[in-house]
This record gives sequence, structure tokens and C-alpha cells, in this order.
Amino acid sequence: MKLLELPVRTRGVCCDLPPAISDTKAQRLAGALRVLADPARLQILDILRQAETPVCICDFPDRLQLSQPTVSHHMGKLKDAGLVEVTKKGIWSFYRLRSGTEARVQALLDAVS
Amino acid sequence: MKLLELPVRTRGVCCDLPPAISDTKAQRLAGALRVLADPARLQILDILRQAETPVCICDFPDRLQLSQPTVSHHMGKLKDAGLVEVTKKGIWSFYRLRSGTEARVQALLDAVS
DNA sequence: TTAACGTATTGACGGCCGTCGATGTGTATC
DNA sequence: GATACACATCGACGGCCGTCAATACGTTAA
Repeated sequence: MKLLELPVRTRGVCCDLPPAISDTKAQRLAGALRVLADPARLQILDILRQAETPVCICDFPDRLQLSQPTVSHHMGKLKDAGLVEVTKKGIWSFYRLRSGTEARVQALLDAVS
Repeated sequence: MKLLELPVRTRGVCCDLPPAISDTKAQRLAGALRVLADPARLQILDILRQAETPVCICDFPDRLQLSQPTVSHHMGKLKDAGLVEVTKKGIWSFYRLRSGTEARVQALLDAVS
């Protein structure tokens, strides 16, 4: 439980703060969060979460009202972040959530909303 | 459980995707995540989480190796997002996590790390 | 082989954001 | 009052990122 008592301070004197997350870890976390901090990518993840089979990337431009290169760009970000996997068959690319990602994504959306 | 079976597709024919998060909700979520997607703000939240009493903002510039205006800027973002509260006493501004924020932040960091 | 389709990549543009110096405001000390 | 301190705001700069047109690559159909 947090106290409401305010510390007594002295002019011109600053205090040391307790050690926190390391700079490198903070940057890793921030990077992971930045991948999710985009409306299009959130919708992609939500759609993949609902889907019962891998989804063809060709269906997204219409759904998201974005160009094909832009959708491909977002998918690349999600793939680099290890959130989605891709299976190519013929001329099509089918994307799905990586195993274990679903729970993390769900927890994230719950934590924010 | 997700099937690995790939859908059968036809050239030149795209499929409709199931409805997902609305555009407005996706933007809200993305905005909330963007506030957290910064190393400095993550460290601020982590320090406030550990603190047993409200923390004077004057202690952060040294700790984060950032200028005073920059720290003030980050605190403003966190305050606007409803993540922290401020109490002014004399010339000092003391910040603390808003009640209920701690659990949400913790859940978020768990979901990402 | 040629043509059509799906996808990824490239290059360029515009906007957003983190950062800092300078400045303004308020408060306490002398 | 005058000075010093803490804080917020403003203006400007630089870099990152989402977006798209154009292009290149690979695959399938004709």
C-alpha cells in the first residue's frame, strides 16, 4: 500500500532513486510495445486470433483499407517481433499467430482496455 | 486450438475477413500502448512502482540522464494517460502511480517480457 | 514462353515524437 | 523587493515511422 505522506525535501538537494529496469531492458520492452502500438497491427492480430485457419495476407488490404505494400510492411514487423508465423503455398502467404502469442496478446489487450 | 490446414484459394478472388476491433477502439488501444512504448516512461513507472512514498520529479533528470524539460514532458504524457497523479507542495511536485495502475502496468510488462 | 497474379522490397514523402535551450510562472528565502 | 529554486511550456531541430507508387521476384495458368 502506498503512503500519501510526502517526503521532506531540502532546496538544492536531490535524492538518489532506487535502481529500476536497466536501460537495455527498458529499450527492449519499449521496442516490443512499439510494435503493438499501431491500429492496423492490432486489428491484424485480433483477426488472426479469431481465425481458425491461417489467413491469406491478400484479404487484409480491403479489410484494413490499406495498400498491399503497407499490409506487407505491417506483417513484416509482426513477424520480426515473433508474434506471427507465415506459411507459403503457391503464390499465397498464409499468416497465423505464433503458439504462445495468443495468450500474451490477450493479456496485453486486457491490461490496456 | 488453431488448425494448420491451409484454406483453398482461387486466383483473383479475395475473401471477407471476420469483423475485428473497431477502428476507433484500435486507435484508443494503440494510443494507450504508445504512451508506454518509451524507455524513459517505462523506467519512471518502474521507479514509482517501487517507491513507498510519492517521488519528487526533481530526482528524475539525474537518474534518467535527461534534461528537466524532457522529464516534465514524459510526466505530462503519463498524467494525460491517467497513469500517474501529482501532488504539489511548495515548489516541489510529487508523483505517484494512480490507484489501479500498478496492476495494469505489471500485467502489461508480464505480457510483453 | 508468355501472361497474369500474389508478395516482398525499394525509394520517397509527410507527419509524429523525443529531445533540449530558452523562457515564463510560482514559491520560498534573504 | 530581490534573488534563487523547481517546474511547466514553447519553439525548434532531428530522427523514426506509416504510407503509397513503382519495381522486382516467384508462381501458376494459358
